[in-house]
Amino acid sequence: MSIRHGLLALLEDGPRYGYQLRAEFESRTGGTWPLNVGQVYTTLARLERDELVQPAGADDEGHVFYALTAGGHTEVRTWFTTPVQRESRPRDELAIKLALAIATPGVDVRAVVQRQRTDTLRALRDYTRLKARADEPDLAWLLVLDSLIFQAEAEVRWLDHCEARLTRRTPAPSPSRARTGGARRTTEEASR
Amino acid sequence: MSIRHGLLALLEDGPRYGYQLRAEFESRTGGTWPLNVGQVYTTLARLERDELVQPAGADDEGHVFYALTAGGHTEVRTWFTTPVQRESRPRDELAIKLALAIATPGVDVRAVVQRQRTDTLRALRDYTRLKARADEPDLAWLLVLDSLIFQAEAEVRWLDHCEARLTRRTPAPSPSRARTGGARRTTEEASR
DNA sequence: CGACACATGTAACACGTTACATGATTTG
DNA sequence: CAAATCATGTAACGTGTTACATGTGTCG
Repeated sequence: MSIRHGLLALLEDGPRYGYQLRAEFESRTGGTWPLNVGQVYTTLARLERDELVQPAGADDEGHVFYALTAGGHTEVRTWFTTPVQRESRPRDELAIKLALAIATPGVDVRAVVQRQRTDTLRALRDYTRLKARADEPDLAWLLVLDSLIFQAEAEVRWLDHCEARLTRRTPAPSPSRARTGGARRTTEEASR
Repeated sequence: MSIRHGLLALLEDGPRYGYQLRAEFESRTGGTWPLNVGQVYTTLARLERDELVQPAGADDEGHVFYALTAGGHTEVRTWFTTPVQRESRPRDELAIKLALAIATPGVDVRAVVQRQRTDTLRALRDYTRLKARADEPDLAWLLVLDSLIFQAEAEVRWLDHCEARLTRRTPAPSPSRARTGGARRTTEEASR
């Protein structure tokens, strides 16, 4: 329901028209999650169906404005007031993947972990670069970027953690191991 | 595509029937992501439509088995071989929420952050407890749980980071502040 | 017998997402 | 003029998810 609520939040600032909503959504999230224009209209239609927004006439140039209804306001309030529940979040594909990989015969779990690690590390570098060469440091965009960074970091740490656990389970895979990414961030905490 | 791929992965171990697939999916992920049985059949039908699985007869008790096709095998291989791309992941609702909250008038961003922080911290405690009182420490389930923990920790850190940034922007909100959760994990890293 | 788990399946809907059609307006 | 951008919209599809119907077997 990210987009749905996102549009509602934008409308909290006053009536907007479709194209405008896309532009604002993208600019406020730093273009991190591009939004197909068509989707704005689809979502707007659904919001109208649910009586959270309503058409608010057009301006001189024929732009079709939408405004929040009373229910829409309430919805936005509730969204901002209620924490994002962990149960409402989508299933974590990576976690599922690894959990299943472990018990699936013929799958080299360690390899899966390492490939993912390399890739996540690459993403991390990209984010860092992006952050470095960011002029006009918009606060919102910066925080979104940091969110991505924090998440990627956590993922790398978890992958290292997984590898440690897997190593403890299976003796040792091969003598020398080529490390692709940067230095190990955390020396894995001891057993349980 | 988590469930889709999940079922395929389970079938990599050999033919299964619907009910069995649900049971295994849930047990292998420690019941973290409950799966409606109906969805197994829906997904199975779609997989058959895409020629990734095919009916493989029934056993003595009439259980309808499904098996991977050649294409199904390939798909599983590819899934395990290819890292989960960050672009393919769903939009992060929390990040969007905060990014939009910042520019939305009449929204107390700090309050949003703190409510979320409290809630995430609570989830973190729950996970930790769950981990503590876990007998039969299944590796996969343990890693899934750790994934949730790492993510929640990262989220708390990020929220603290956000609060610091927000504080630096706006002077100071009120004299005394009641801290609900545990002690501050990270003293926020310095400026940029 | 009644409740409950096992087992299969379908219908319906939600949201997200894309591709396409169609104009108006701006700009090189 | 042609291309690009602005702007609105629709049709179609995909996955995830639930609610429901239906039947069998088991156990107290």
